[in-house]
Amino acid sequence: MEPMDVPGEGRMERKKRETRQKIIEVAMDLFQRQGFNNTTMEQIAEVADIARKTLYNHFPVKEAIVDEYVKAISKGLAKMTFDNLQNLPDTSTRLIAALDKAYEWVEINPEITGICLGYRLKNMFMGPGDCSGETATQSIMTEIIRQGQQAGEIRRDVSVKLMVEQLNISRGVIVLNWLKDPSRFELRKEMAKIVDLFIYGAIEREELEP
Amino acid sequence: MEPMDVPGEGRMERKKRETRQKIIEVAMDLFQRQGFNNTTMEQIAEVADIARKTLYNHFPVKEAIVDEYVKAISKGLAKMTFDNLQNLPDTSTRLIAALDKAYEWVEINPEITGICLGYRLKNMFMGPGDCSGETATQSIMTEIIRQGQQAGEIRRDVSVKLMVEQLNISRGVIVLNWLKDPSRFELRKEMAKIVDLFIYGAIEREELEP
DNA sequence: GGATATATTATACATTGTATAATCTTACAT
DNA sequence: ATGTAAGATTATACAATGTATAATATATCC
Repeated sequence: MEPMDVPGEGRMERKKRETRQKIIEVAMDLFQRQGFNNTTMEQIAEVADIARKTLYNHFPVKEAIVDEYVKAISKGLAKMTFDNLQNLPDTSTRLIAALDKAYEWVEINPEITGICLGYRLKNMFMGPGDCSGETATQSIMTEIIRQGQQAGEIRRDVSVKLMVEQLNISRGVIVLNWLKDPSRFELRKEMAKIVDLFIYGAIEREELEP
Repeated sequence: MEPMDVPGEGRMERKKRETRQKIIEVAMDLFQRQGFNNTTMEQIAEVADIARKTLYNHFPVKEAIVDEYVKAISKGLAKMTFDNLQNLPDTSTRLIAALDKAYEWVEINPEITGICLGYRLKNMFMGPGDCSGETATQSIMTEIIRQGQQAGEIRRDVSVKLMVEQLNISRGVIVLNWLKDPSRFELRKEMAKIVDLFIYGAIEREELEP
């Protein structure tokens, strides 16, 4: 999260990026200490020592701060995860492994996760058509599915994009259900169920080898 | 939508229900004429001739009005739909038929649909744990899946509740994607794809009869 | 009729998010 | 270097949301 140097960057762009970073630092600290709902944009602006309007220039709503923070975290995790996946035998296993990694973090940061997921879902619908903002986890899933297709394991008559979108929303719902009542079920087990349902479908399969 | 009589109901309960109905009528009319975003709670209260606070007592947020309206519509449609399903041969066909019926209405009322879906999704997550508010379409889907299980067509190792939840969210996403750019694809075709993906999964099936 | 519960109301308030125009800083070309 | 254009920050004002509190009206029940 440090404001490290970026080569082709003027003073202006750098300063803007620095205040952006500062906002995120300050805000996340306040969120952790007093909770998300008890922290106002006013307060964030004050602690970050900028005008409220400047804060709104960077982040149109409070949730957007959390979103950007989580994106960075997620990006870091993804890099670590991806290499380990190649050893695994099939698509199902790879998907579960990829998601498990992400959920270690989720389990530790439930509130942030909830805020972030809610915001992303809302944006997926109401937001503008910028589907550009792909999550790191999403691009990993895309890669896994594509590999599965090439290996002849995953069907080709449905686009990768659609499948990833569906799987992504499915896992979102599961996480949010878990957040509402963590004691009710184990996140990983539920996740494995979802992946299985996604891959094999709802149809009853006849056992080929009894 | 008329305030028809309900047998065991006192004057007080009736009056409350009547103002509730009036709010919905007035609000929906305003929404249709000037758009959802251009209509304020203030204005709704004024036209309905009640205090703003009373309005908030009935509906905590503007979206809730739309939600209740749509619930009523949906209930009406569901009743008409259900009987026709029994003639259809399998789960897949039944699901597609049930959803197609609902989407006739969706295609005519895109704005309302968008508001309503966004609200429901937000509530599914952030809202309180009252999963009681089951949609009419959801209960139809529940019934279809259950029948499928009994016929040995649908797997039994995953709960009906989970499957309906997943399918429901899937169709929600599809509709919202369609709303963002109706010209991009046909809603029904996309819906059939989703149902197929839900039933048969993402796995590549070997053709048994070539 | 009077006590009690509930719906409605008036009022005030903190917060959100937007709009406008002024001010300051950087970038760039002459 | 200097003036100008672009863009970032700011002060200020505003409409609207959603909540809290206490007062008032209305219905219900004994």
